[in-house]
Amino acid sequence: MARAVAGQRRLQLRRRVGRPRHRLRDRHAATVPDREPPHRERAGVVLHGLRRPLSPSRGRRRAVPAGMGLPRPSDGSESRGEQRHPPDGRAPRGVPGDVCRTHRRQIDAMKETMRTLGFSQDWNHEFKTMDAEYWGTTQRSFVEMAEEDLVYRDEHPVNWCPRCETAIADAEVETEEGVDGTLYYVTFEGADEDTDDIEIATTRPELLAACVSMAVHPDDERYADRIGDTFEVPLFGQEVELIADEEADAEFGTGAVMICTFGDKQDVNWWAEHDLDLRAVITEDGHLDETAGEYAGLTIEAAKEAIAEDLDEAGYLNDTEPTTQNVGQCWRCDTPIEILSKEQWFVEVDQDAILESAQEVEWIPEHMYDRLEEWAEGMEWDWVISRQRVFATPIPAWFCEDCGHVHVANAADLPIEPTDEGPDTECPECGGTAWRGETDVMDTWMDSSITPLFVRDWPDEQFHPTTLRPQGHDIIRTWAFYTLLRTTALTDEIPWEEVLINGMVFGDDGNKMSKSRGNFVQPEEVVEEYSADAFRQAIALAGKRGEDVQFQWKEVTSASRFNTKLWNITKFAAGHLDDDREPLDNPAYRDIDRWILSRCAETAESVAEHMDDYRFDAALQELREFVWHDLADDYLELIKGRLYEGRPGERDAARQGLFLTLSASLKMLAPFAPFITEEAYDALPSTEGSVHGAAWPDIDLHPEEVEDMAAVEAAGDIIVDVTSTVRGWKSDQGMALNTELSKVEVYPEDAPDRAIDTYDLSEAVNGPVHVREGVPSVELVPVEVDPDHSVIGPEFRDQAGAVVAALEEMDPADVQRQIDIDGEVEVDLGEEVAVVPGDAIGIIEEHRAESGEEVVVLESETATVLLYRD
RNA sequence: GGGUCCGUGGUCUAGUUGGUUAUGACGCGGCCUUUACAAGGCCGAAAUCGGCGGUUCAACUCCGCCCGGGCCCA
Repeated sequence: MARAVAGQRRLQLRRRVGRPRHRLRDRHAATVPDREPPHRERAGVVLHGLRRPLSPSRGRRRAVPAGMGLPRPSDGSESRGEQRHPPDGRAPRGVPGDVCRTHRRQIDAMKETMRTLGFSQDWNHEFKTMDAEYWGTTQRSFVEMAEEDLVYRDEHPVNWCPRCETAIADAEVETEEGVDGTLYYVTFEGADEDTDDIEIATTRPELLAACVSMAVHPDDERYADRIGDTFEVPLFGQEVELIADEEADAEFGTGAVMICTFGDKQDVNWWAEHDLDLRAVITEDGHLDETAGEYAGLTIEAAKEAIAEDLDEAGYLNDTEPTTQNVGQCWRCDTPIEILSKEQWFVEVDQDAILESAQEVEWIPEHMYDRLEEWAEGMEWDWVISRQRVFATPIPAWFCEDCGHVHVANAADLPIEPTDEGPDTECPECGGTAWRGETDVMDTWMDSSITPLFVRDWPDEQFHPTTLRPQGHDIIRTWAFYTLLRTTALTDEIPWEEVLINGMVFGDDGNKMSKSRGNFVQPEEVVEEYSADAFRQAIALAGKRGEDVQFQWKEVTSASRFNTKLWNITKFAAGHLDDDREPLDNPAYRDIDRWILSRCAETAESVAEHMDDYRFDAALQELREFVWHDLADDYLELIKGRLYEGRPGERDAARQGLFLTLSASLKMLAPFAPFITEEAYDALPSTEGSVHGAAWPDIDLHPEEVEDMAAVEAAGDIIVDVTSTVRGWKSDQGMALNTELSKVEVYPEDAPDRAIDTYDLSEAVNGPVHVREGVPSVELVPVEVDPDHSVIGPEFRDQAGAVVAALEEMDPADVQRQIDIDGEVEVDLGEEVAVVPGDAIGIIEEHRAESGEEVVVLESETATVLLYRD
């Protein structure tokens, strides 16, 4: 029932709050975070739920720009917009209505989730990569880079997904490890009588038709005198030459491999280095072409089988054995990729420039830079950016129908749809006026990689780096890498000052979330059962920066309990405050008021530091600790006496302390629990506006109070400690908490420099409290020797262990006596006697009531407490 | 194979510069209706800090090796 009520509250709240905005202290007022177009749903959003609203934002003008990209199908299914464009002829460009609607629906759903989770977004600055304004900017970036020859068109081997039927970049190829395959041992006959046969091993017999050479390692003695021999490719008949190359692996198979155009990147390297022929055999849709003769038209899989069978029949296949291999796959549909030589658009990759920029950026955590570096240094090919798809940013270029000259659009004409409009100019090569618009579109990372530029209104405004890029470590090689590349190339600036890398969200069982494991959790599910606030806290608490976070239901549970506690505290406070309460200039604070205000100020400082360092887990941990223990358990209990029965002046001071600390707590908790804090803040009398618009708490104490704050804090600590000790004792005794005591005597271990205020303490323990100095009139018994290792260690070095052991064995009373009399202790080590200075030894003492006396002696952390009954 | 991060009660986790009774949460056991809160309070059980070796008077903490796991790359 309570939960249902909370649910209703949430609903009302959402309507009323509208757009929550959180602002950290003023110094963050000028931060403009970069913002991604979120494509991925589910788990990704979970983390976004954490970091986005917590990202300090610039306040009114432009908070976190709400970017929206094209949702990508992750399950391999195709909507019409994801289809390949017709290979020839005009593409049906312009987004078809139903595709548009589908995407809009997906985006709306995503936005709804973001709102449900309380993302702090500036919806006034929402952008969609498919809006003309955005893709116009993407085209602009293309044109500018083309002018610098950083974008060019060329024929080059590229990764090709035969299912998507498009080129894809290296970054879009994922390696599937340990895939089962078959290794075929195939005989190649010598091209003439004098040449002996040679045996190669391959996992891809279907590429025999594309075989252009064979390679062995130069040091491989088996083939030492055979380099340069020519062989005939079985079934297909072309003659190929055996070459020597260091890269050939003598350990693999027979040590001899066939080189095809192209089986893998190694083939490409050999092909280029040894100036080999190009025999393409795989079609764009994953079949064999005419080069394969009778096998033309077969799929790769079917061809593999048919060719292996025919090899066997013709006596070329000597053996097969099972093997495991690593296979490059399309990251969208997991289809094994092929390498085809195609004319495409490329972006030049300048590793040095990118790494130079990357080093200027602050990486949080630092080691995430290493991943980028490793990726950048391993890059062999330029970035292929053209995609043979329908639905993405059009490449603004045309081909001259007469001479084939490529013409890139002028910046002034953007955004432009080249299949709808011509360039309105003559071909500079041949004077022709017939143009064919480019039907290829750009890699979606071409638009994602200019988010900081778009957010900064580039190119209309001069570019200044954005302050922060939050992103996952899974897309360092794409989003971070490409953004660095593009911003560096276009503006010669770094894209952002800091890049905060967050981990992935794992399921409750510690594994990656997946449907098959059944550990999948949708944010909506958690919100439904608990609340968005609980969800956000669970996520915030789960992960250190940069590390993967494990979603845990138990954290949701405890967060939910905390929220309840917070609500109860607010309810209590609201009952004691009213709207026309005037803030007092100089309230009659008691020690405990000053104590909680001081604790609150400390907490605000420390939490702000954690937030600045993006340590949301530590920030929330500390806040909870403060609210639950200091504020609720200690302070609230101690001021109840004044609130219920205090004289007006006394009561008002307590009210003010309560109001200040609770409202400060709500402000600080607002990023973690935006809904309940807003509601609570609203329910708290004499607050104004939204908690999300409130400044970071600044606890202001009077100068004269600050002066002896250390003593006040010490006094407060004693008051709190004694209260909980006495109450704990009552609980142990099975007594009611309000059981009256006739007298309580407190003997502080370290007496503060000022008198301890016993007013609230008396109320809280239900008995008159007297703070005494010196030793209580009860027996003080030394019970334990406590040697100080940090003093004895350096002093006695290798004998320290023996000294400590001996000390602990000694009679505490005897040790005490020696310290009192001599200021040092003689310790018998058997062979010799060590003399230990008294200040290196602590004596733990306990007070014991003298027999017959009606007194209870309690030892607390800070004091000895004597309780008298009757 | 290379790189990187990690390994603390049943589970998840805190632990700055070596000296702590090794933190908290969830769960578990017991007790308690005290006027914000039983979605609470109090108490308790439960950890040879992955293993081995080294440095040191002293190691969860530093070093080396090993084992196990995650991620990235080849």
